[in-house]
Amino acid sequence: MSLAYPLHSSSAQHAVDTCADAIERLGVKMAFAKDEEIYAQDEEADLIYRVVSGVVRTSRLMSDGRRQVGDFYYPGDIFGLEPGDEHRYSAEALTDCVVQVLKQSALRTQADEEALARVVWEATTRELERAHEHVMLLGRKSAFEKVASFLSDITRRGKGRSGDLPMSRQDIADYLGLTIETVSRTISKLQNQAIIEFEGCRHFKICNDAALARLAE
Amino acid sequence: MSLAYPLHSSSAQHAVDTCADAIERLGVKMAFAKDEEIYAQDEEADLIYRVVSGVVRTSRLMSDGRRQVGDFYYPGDIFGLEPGDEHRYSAEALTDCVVQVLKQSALRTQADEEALARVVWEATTRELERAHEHVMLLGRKSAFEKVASFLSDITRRGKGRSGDLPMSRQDIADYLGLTIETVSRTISKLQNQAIIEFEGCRHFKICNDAALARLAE
DNA sequence: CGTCATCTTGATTACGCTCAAGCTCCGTGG
DNA sequence: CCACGGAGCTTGAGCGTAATCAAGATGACG
Repeated sequence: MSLAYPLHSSSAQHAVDTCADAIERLGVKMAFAKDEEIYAQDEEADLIYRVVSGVVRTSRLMSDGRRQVGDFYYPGDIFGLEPGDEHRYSAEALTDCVVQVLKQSALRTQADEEALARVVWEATTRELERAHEHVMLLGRKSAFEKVASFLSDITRRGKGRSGDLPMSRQDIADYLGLTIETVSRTISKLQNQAIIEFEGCRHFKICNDAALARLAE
Repeated sequence: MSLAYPLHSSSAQHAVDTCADAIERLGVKMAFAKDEEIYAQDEEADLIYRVVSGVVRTSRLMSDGRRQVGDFYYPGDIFGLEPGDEHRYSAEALTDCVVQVLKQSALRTQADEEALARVVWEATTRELERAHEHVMLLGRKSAFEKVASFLSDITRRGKGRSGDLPMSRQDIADYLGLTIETVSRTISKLQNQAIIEFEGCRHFKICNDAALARLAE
């Protein structure tokens, strides 16, 4: 059962990104409930998405059920850009969220196309940059360093709500190439060392910024 | 001591890619000796490169010396495209090789710029696709699966010279997020199971294609 | 033919996984 | 308002895969 539905474009909405762009002007707003699928692995990929509010997760399943989380997307982030014409990762709403969707073929004017092209290029570029970081993290970092990098990174991304973890331990584990137990234990160790402090399992603050940065490299 | 030197553009050269493009027409050919650096990590990134002959490796070092290999590039492949204005990975000649180099700012005509833009877009797209595969491999595959995936992939890429490994065990290890010993042991196991067969440590053939594909998923 | 780098193999260690049990937090309903 | 229940998180014990340390084997090159 899908809760997704289009919202009227003129609905009151605080600006989440600094400058208006093609997606802002032309995209259709859709709401998704927590855990709802936004698009599926192997689904045709001709739409472009931007997070308006909430958080989105992309992930990929192997045939035996092993899962790799690709990335997490925060308000203002573009996602759904994928090379081929089929999605290699699926996207799900991590929290209730509103996403603005734009069909590339729906563009009318030359100016719109150019504006979109620029946005798409920047987003792709950013995606590649993050994928490269992810490769480094997965290939050559220890569990300790992975978790430290993750917490450090997530603090930077979730501006305003810094210190909030909208994702479960399982999501974190599948992003870092670890198990939930290892993630949990590692977080506990980081607390014992007074580098971070959790209040409940979904919110933390950084106590020793330098130490965390050193671990994250 | 650098052995790199520009070659005359009209030098006899067998076509390695099917269609002429902006880099083909406008790029400057450079030769690099085995193990020579093509560009460094943190170097300014405004050039575009294409392999003409030989094989190129990109890699990234952590401050303590751990290395992650980004990818291997074969004749026809474009590399050196990186999001920011600084390279996050360095590039080295894995074998003696010839590379065609193009400075983006050197373009004269509108047509050239458009042609290059298309080439750059396709290359970036491909890069992202491969990075996503790499993330999956590093995050969720066992050593056995990693090595099988690698051999399977390298067979597909090195057309013509299928079965040749131009890279060392250390390069493979750093690409797969393993150690040389594990790579070596895993290759031995694959041989014991009659899935592959090596003649010398740099050349192999696949005996059981289906089994290899199954492991690689 | 000798030397050195690279690769393979072996023995041991350790990091992270698995399996298993409690605990915490929250929503739900009495 | 508190008791119950269940999902998600934490912690523990033991295990397994891959890393580390250490010899040898192979192969390339002078």
